[in-house]
Amino acid sequence: MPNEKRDLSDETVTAWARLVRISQAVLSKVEADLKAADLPPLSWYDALLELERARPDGLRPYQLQERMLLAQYNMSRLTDRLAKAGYIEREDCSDDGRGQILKIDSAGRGLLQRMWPVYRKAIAAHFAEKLDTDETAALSRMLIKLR
Amino acid sequence: MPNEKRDLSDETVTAWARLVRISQAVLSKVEADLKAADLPPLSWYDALLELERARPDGLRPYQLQERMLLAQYNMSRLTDRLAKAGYIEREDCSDDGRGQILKIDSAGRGLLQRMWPVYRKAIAAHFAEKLDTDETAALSRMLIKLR
DNA sequence: ACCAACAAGATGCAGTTGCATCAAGATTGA
DNA sequence: TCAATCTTGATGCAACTGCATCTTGTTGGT
Repeated sequence: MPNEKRDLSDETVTAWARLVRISQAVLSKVEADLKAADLPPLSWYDALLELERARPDGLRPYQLQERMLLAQYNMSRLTDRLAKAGYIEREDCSDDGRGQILKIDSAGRGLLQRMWPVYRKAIAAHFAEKLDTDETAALSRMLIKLR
Repeated sequence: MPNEKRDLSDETVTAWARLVRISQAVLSKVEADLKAADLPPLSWYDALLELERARPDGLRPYQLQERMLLAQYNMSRLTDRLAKAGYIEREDCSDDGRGQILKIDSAGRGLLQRMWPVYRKAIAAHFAEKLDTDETAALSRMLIKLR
């Protein structure tokens, strides 16, 4: 059916398809490794890592949501789960009555530490081992252009 | 926290993070364009395209699910929706009593034709325009190594 | 000071996904 | 041939996501 090409070369369409399929496949493998180790999903790690980096000030939910490219309602729910699980604290925001400030707590830092070894091995196995240094740099460069 | 590096360089971790974030961001933009045109999600297109390519024999659900890297239960549900929407036909499989054969019908082909112009423009805008020919080829090459 | 517009965050509801499991049919091996 | 095992596909249930909308609070113009 894609033969009203107009302006996309076959190579371009193939590259697009590969980007979508392969990145999704690699990501699922990594998620599966986390799950196999009885650990929460990557989004928990990402959120906690951002909060760890933002120490000791913490982050507003909307800041976290920008960094993670999540929809607002998804961030609202993710912070719910993280707070319910005891990995973050939510403090009232003094300069904005609507807002809150999210801070990682010590349980959250513990989770990061438990997740990282598994995550690291998964990245190594499903990503890093398949590319040498130059290739990694090249991939990185191409991806940046897409941003 | 990632400072028990062990064997992953910063560049590797950065490249990994970019792969996950950027491919997801680009994909969402494309999905959003489809939705804005009142069209179904990409997975419908992918499934119908595979069935179009498999004409006139059609495909077994498990074959489609391998090509699309979907979980079995997700394929079962996707075919449900596609059939309910009238885009595919499910025939009994003569050589396997459990099985069925999925075939795209003319409404399905019509949907492919309506989706492709929107999809093509979205790929162009969010992907193709950001890379030249060499860069596209380079990205494609790196992705293949990840498979 | 006031009101309109806007931003932050939460939530009800419907649709989707993940997980576990099931039923029915194929395959195998003794 | 016939039971044990495996494969194909469906489904109940819980969790998650998307969408629309709401509440509460801030901001900017007059």
